[in-house]
Amino acid sequence: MLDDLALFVCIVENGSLNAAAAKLDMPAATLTRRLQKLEQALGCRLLHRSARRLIPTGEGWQYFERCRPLLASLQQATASLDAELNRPAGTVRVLAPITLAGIMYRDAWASFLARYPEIQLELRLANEREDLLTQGADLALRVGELDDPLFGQRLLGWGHTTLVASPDYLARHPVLRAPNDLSGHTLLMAEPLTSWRLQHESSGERMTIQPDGPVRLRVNDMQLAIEMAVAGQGILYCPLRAAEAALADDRLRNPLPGWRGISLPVYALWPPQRTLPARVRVLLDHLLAYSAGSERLI
Amino acid sequence: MLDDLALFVCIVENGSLNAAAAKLDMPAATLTRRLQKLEQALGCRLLHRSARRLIPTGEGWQYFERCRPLLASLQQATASLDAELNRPAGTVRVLAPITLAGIMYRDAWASFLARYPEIQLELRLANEREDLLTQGADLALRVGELDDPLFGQRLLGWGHTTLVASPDYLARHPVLRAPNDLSGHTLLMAEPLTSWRLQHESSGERMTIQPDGPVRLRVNDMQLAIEMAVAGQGILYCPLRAAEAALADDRLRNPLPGWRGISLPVYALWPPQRTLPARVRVLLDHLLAYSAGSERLI
DNA sequence: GAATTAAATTGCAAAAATGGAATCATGCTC
DNA sequence: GAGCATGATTCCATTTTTGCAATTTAATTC
Repeated sequence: MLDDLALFVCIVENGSLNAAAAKLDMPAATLTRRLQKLEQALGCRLLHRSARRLIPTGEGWQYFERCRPLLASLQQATASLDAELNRPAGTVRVLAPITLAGIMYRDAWASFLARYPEIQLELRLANEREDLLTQGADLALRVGELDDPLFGQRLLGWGHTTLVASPDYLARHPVLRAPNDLSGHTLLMAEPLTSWRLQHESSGERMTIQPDGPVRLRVNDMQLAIEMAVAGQGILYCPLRAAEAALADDRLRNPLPGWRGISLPVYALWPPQRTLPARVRVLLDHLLAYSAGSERLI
Repeated sequence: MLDDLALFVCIVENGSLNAAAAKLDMPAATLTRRLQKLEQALGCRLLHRSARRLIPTGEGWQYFERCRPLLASLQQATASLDAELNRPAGTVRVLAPITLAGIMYRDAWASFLARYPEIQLELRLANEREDLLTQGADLALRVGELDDPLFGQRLLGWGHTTLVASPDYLARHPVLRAPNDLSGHTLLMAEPLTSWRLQHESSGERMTIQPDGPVRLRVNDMQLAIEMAVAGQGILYCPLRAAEAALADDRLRNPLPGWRGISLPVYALWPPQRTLPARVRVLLDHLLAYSAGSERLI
C-alpha cells in the first residue's frame, strides 16, 4: 500500500509508466497493475491514462502533493540510516567485568577511541553477567567458558591469575608450601575472583579453594584490593596483569612458589546476527588486535 | 519495503508479533517472514527475538525512531485524504459553453454554491470543446450528441433554440414564409450557434441553414447578440431561454411562424472512472435536479 | 487519411507471498 | 526441576504477484 503509493509518486514524477519503470528497474506491467490495485484500495482514480497521456486526477494531485514529501523523507531516512550503520560511527555499548575492562583492556579502549573519533563508546561495567539483549548491548567481554552457542563469540586471549602478598606480610607469617596452607592465612578477596583456582607449574595439578572463612577484606575493586595486599594486609588472588607493576618492583611476591593461578579464557560475545554492524565489527577487530599484540597474555 | 517497515514499527509499538498480528488482522507467520525479509533488505538485524522476548537492536531502535513519525504522518495523510475526498468539499472544475453556463445554468450555480459552502466551484467557460483531461476538469457540459463512449455521461435536458427578431425589424423587412427566405435578410450570428437548424412545428420537417454570406454581426456573447436583435439589427438564432424575457414582453418575436429551432441535448460529461468523487457527484446531482425542475426545458 | 510508433495494458507461465496448522523454543509456575 | 503455556517459526497447499511477450491504443508523420 505504501509501496504502491511510492510507485505512484514515482510515476507522476517521471511522467510516464515506462519512464518510472526504467528508473525503478521493474517492468511497466507491474506498475500498471499495482497502480490499479492502489486506485482500487483508495477508492478513487489517481491518473487518467491513455496510450499517449498520463494526467493525474484531482485526487491524484492531492495524494501526490501530500505524500511525496513524506515518502521522500522516509526514503532518505532509510538511505541515510543504511549509510550510517555501515560506517564505523554511532554508539557501541559494551558489557564487561569491571577489572577486565578497567585494568586489562584500559589501553585498548583508549586506542580505540583515538582511532575511531566518530564512535561513542559506552562501557557498562559489572562483575555480574548481564544479559546482552536486555541491556541493549552490542558486545560483551566474558571471562571463563561460555554456554550459549547461539551467540557470536571469539576468544580474545587468556587472563592469567596469581596469588600475591607483600614481602612484609610474608615475613610476618608462616611460609606457604601448599595451597591448603592458605587456610591459616589472612585472605583478601577481590570480586569476582571468589574461587581461587591454582595450578602446579610443573605437575599441572589443579586445586580450587573457596576462601569462605578467614577473609579479612572482600571488595569489588581490584585496584584497592591490590593496594591492601601491598600494604601487607593479606594474601590476594588476582589477575596477573593487575599486579604486574607491583610484582616487578617487589612490592608484591607470589607467596606460594611453584604454584600459579590458572588462566581463564576471555571471550568477546555478541548477539546472534549474521552481519555485525560496522561500529561493532571494528571494535571487535580492535580488541582482537590488541589481545594479539599483548601475546594473548592479559 | 515501506510496508514492511510499517509492519516493523507496528510490531515494536505492540511489543510482540502476535499483538501486532491481532491489531493488523493478519497471521503472525506473515509478520515473521516480512520482518525477516526487511532485515535482509536492510542488511541488519532489527529485533532480537526469542520465544519470549522481543527486543529491538540498536539498529532497530534507530529505524523505529526515525521512521515511526514519518510513517504515522503518511498513514494519517492517506486516511484524512480518504475522508476528505469522500466529503463534498474541495474544488470542482467545470468546463461549459459560455452561454449555456452563463444564461441557462446561472441559477443552478448560485443554488449549488449556496448549498455546498465547502466546495469551490471553478467554471472554465469556452465555446470550443476543450479536453476534460488536459484541462484537469471534473465535469463538462456539452451541447449536442457526444461521441466518446468511454466517458461518463448523463442527459441533463434539452436546449431549445429559436429565431428571433424585433417587431421593428420585421416591420421594415419582407415577411418570412420559409427558412430559405432568410437568405434575403440581415442575420446576426451568436457563436457557437453557427448552424441554424430549424424544424417545422407540425410536419416535423427539418432544415439546416449555414448563414455564411450576409451576416451583419458575428459575436461570441449571447447577451450582446440578443441586445442587437432587440435593437432591430437583424434576425438571430439563439437559445430560447436566452430570449425568453424579450419574447415575453414583445421586444422580440419569432420571425418565421410555424418553424422553431431544433432542440439540442445537453449532456454532463465526466472522465472515465467507476466512482465519482463526492464533490463532483453532488454537483452532477444538483444539475440533474435543476434540469428536472425546469422541466428539462433549458 | 493511412501508416508509424510510442505507450499502456493484458495473457500466461513461473515465482513469490499468504494463511492455517503444526512445531519449536523458552520463561513461568508448582 | 518438570510441566505448562505463550509466542515465534516453519511447513505446505493455495492464492497472489511478477515478468515477459503479445496486444491494444492513440498521437504523429507522411
